[in-house]
Amino acid sequence: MIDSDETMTIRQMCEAFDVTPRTLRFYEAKELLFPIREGQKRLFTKRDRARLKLILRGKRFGFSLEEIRQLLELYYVGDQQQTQLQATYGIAQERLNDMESQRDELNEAITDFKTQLDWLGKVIASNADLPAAAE
Amino acid sequence: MIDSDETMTIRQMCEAFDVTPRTLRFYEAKELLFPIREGQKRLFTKRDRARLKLILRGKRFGFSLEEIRQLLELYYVGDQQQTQLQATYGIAQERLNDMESQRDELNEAITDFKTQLDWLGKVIASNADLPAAAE
DNA sequence: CGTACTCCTTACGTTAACGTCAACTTTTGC
DNA sequence: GCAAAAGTTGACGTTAACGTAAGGAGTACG
Repeated sequence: MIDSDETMTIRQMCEAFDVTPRTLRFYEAKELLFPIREGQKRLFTKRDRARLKLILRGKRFGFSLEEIRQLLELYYVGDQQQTQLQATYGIAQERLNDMESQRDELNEAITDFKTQLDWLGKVIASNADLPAAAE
Repeated sequence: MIDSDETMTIRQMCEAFDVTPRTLRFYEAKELLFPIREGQKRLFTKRDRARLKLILRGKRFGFSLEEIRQLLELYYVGDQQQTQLQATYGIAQERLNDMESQRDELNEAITDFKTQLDWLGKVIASNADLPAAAE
């Protein structure tokens, strides 16, 4: 045990985030996570946990893993070239626009949905009064 | 031509919504759309267009086609049984909760992302001043 | 020492959501 | 009246995101 503190085994990760081992290995293969190795075994760091949280969040928004991978790069900008950073910045702005328009759409959809649900509630309420032979 | 008004051919639909014919036939097979037939050919009604709009919107929120199909049923409640309506109402409320929590998460993510983007902007700005050999 | 976990890699299977291609009919322009 | 265009139905191919099963290695404990 090099540093059993701060790192987690694959099982612990699975329980903490409600995913399968296969999923974590898959994410590593796709370069979304970078667990360190102790011999054969994977040890997931705090950084991996932060990334996984973002991955799972991204998935709920309908992003693909590849898109998420690109987003994650933004969170871990190392010592890149200036031009690279510029490009990254541009991509980031596009993503932000995507997310904001998605939020706006979602709000619209929620409003619609609420209206529909209210109406449905009324239908149920009114039907409940009838002798079951209307129309 | 039974009523060339109000209805659209598959091509017109494709151009209007930027999808392929295959997609529309697929959605029909999955009972998401119900174009009428003039001989062999499909004719898409106003109802189909409304549904397709909702389908495409739903997809951007990460809903599966099957989930979307269930949602669409809510918009076209016919003469169902009272108990059916009750069940539908319950499902609808769950969906609404899903959408609202998804929106909240999205807002949080947007906030995070903006912070990150601001920081990135500063990195770029400060780097621009340096002689390219810092750290 | 054995067997019981937990982990590993390799590799084939699965589902959703279409793409693509072949073979055929129907409609349309000239 | 006939070729091109547009539409149709199979049927197989493809990609993403894992599931699942086989076989092996290291560690733990009774």
